[in-house]
Amino acid sequence: MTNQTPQPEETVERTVRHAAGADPQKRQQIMAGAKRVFMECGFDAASVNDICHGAGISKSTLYVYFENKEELFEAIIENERDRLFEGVADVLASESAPADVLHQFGVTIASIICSDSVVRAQRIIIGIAERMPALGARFYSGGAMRAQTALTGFLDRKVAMGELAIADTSLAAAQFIELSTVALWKPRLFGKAAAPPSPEQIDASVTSAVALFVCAYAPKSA
Amino acid sequence: MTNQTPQPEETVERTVRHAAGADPQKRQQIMAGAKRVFMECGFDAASVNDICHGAGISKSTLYVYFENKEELFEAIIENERDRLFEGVADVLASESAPADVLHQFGVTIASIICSDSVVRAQRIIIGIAERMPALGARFYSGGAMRAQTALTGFLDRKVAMGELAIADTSLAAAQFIELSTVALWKPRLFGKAAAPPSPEQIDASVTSAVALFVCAYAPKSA
Amino acid sequence: MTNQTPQPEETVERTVRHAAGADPQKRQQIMAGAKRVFMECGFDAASVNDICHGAGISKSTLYVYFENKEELFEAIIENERDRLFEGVADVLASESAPADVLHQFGVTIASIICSDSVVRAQRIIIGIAERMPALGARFYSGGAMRAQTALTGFLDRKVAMGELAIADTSLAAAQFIELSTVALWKPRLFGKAAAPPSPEQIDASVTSAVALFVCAYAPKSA
Amino acid sequence: MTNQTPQPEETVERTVRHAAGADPQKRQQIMAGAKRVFMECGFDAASVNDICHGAGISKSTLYVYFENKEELFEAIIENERDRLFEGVADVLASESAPADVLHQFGVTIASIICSDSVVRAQRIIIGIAERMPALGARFYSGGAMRAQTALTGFLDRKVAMGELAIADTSLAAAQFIELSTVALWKPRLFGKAAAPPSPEQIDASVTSAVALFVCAYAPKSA
DNA sequence: AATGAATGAGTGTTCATTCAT
DNA sequence: CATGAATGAACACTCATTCAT
Repeated sequence: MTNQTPQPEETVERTVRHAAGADPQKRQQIMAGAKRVFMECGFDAASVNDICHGAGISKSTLYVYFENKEELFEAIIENERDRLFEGVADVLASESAPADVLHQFGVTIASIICSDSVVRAQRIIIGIAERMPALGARFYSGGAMRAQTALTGFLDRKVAMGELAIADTSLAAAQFIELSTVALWKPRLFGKAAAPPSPEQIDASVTSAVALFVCAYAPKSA
Repeated sequence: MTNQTPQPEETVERTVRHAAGADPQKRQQIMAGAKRVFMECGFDAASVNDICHGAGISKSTLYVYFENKEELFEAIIENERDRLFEGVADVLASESAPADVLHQFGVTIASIICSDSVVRAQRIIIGIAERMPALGARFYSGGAMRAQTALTGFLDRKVAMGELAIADTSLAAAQFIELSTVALWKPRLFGKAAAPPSPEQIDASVTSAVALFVCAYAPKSA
Repeated sequence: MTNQTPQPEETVERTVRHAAGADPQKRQQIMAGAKRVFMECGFDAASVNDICHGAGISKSTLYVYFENKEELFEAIIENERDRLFEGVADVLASESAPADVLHQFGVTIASIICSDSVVRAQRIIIGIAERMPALGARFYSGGAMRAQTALTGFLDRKVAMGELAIADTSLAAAQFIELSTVALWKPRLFGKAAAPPSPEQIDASVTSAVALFVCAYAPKSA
Repeated sequence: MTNQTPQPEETVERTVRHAAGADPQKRQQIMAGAKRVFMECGFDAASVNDICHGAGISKSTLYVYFENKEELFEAIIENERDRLFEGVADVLASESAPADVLHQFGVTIASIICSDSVVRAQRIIIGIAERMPALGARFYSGGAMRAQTALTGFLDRKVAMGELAIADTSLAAAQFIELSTVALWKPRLFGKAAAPPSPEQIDASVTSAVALFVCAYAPKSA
């Protein structure tokens, strides 16, 4: 009684599989405009109307370049992901003492992770992680996780050089990052801290983080 | 796009207007039903229809007890907030060695914070923190923050007793909690880890956390 | 990359299953209005907007009473189906000579089957029979087929009484109906005949039909 | 709602406007591709996108060769119309006894008329006969009607030869065709019979049709 | 106090068609 | 001649909310 459609065939392919929306420049323009709207409103509250208006295109054009709202959103996130933590590993190349390098790394990453734009993006991703867990996972792996991987490599080198004594460098890296944003990131994420932390606040957190880290992982002097 | 204004503090008038027609028992019934739907769908995706159906009431009745969907959601969260971390401070009353107490506390809080229900709630709160920052702030203060406060008190006592040497106990408490969920909570939040961590995983994180903590904050033996 | 939604649960039932739209009077009003629009435009070309406007209700109200456009259409057809050939069997109760009864039956059914409203309905049903074959089947069974069944009964009686000699009364009934609308129904269906056939045209077709029928199925006089 | 006006006869201007930029081979290619899509989806459900994709051309090119979707459809139908009943008249040239010839003719035409492709085409034509009655009329005239005309000619010859006695040969031809598909075509059209009738079913219908026909129209032996 | 019935404004998506190149 | 790119209008459908009873 309800739905009697047989549709066994569906032979006619229903659309060109979006290899069509070729012009990469326009695609970028759309993504740029859409990003602004998404970041301002979140995924659900950003209407396709708003997005198109914000990107200066018609709704139909949007659907030439992207299959649907979700795909557009994913494309934006995938694009943004890597950019966020881009230069973060550079400071690890420094030849300074490990404690100093760690300090600078901690400050850098805490600044990024607590910045307005990153927090906003994280909120949106987390908010739809229930519905799009793969996207969230990729965002995490490609973003925060990448910084952690870089740090792990740094720690490995220092361990090899005898400057640090760490059993599980991967865990240690995660610990250091977590410590660097202690009492900074969570309040940001939940909206308790309306503005990014001041350099002084960051410095305090990171200084304490380095202290703990060095205390725990400095090589035992014979 | 819908509501971004940070609520101009009309608490009194609001309460009066709606507490009026209110059998508190029915109010609880509605909140219980609505909670299930919100937790399952998220804020935006939970339709008022679903909520009413889930609570066994008519839409009109809902609007007798709550001004709108947002207010209902806030009421639920305010109600739930304290329950989540309820028994967490109990283990701090133990007379065991600080390291053992900390270990048990870390395991307890990591288990809670990474559980399905808590992660789900956090995702929803974080997802709308942009639109309802006050709610997010209160959720954070009343939830995770309360555990941190309890731990701070514990540390204060131990410092007074000379069993620990900590300059900033509040910071130290935050550090310990953060360390206990290292590599556990974030993957959960972002959807990378689909299931709560195993007891073994938790134990490993917490053990390392306690080690760092003791190393850094154990009193210098004269 | 495309769709990563897991949705294993869907526990929250998404809507009341339309036992809701109870008021049968309003339901009838909607169906009456919608029928007019459907008959005028066909299924695809009748927009839900038009339908609502034609029925004097809002779109939302429509969806309280019917799950979707298809269900509304089906309800209308199911409702109409039986009405179309309602009184057609009555003439078969007559005590007149079989040839006379057949003639009157033929005229009646040809008039109905070639009428504007029936042809219009048939066109629409046939047009979507590919997509909704079950509906088409039920329409046919409950409509034209019912007349055929009634006629079969009549023929059975006459055979029993020795007034006709028919091996397969069911086939004979179908033949008679088909013959009665020869050169009348098909042109109507395909749009070649813009108006229903005149009584004279019908009479001619039916007269010839009766002649053939009697010639073939009259009992062999000993 | 879209187009109900019965086309104010602008045939000349239209032809000129479009026959202009027209490589007839490409036109055929387009029609071939579009036919497949139309037959599979129906008129309304076949999107111009699908059609162009199916024909391997761009949308703009389509509109060079055809004024719009309707005109394309009409061109296809006009083209197909005659092909459907192409060889049907051949069997009428046989020198066998009239009854045998009629039987073979009946089987041939019933097979064609109940075939998947013909039923599908008929459904589509009938479905839009309300909107494009002229097309339906031409389809009927050029298709089924042509078979009937051929049969009329055959009957005329047999009457002239004294092998049959028929007052209205045109009516008789229509009657025979109708009888040959009794209980076969209508169920197909309405979707009650999902598959074409078996040869046995067809034979039964046609055999009975010939019997009635011969009984009614055989010359009275003196 | 409680509700069944109703809605206007909005959702994401697709349509047939056109125009600059 | 042919097209890639673009669009406004329309699509079926859902939303949070209100009001007469």
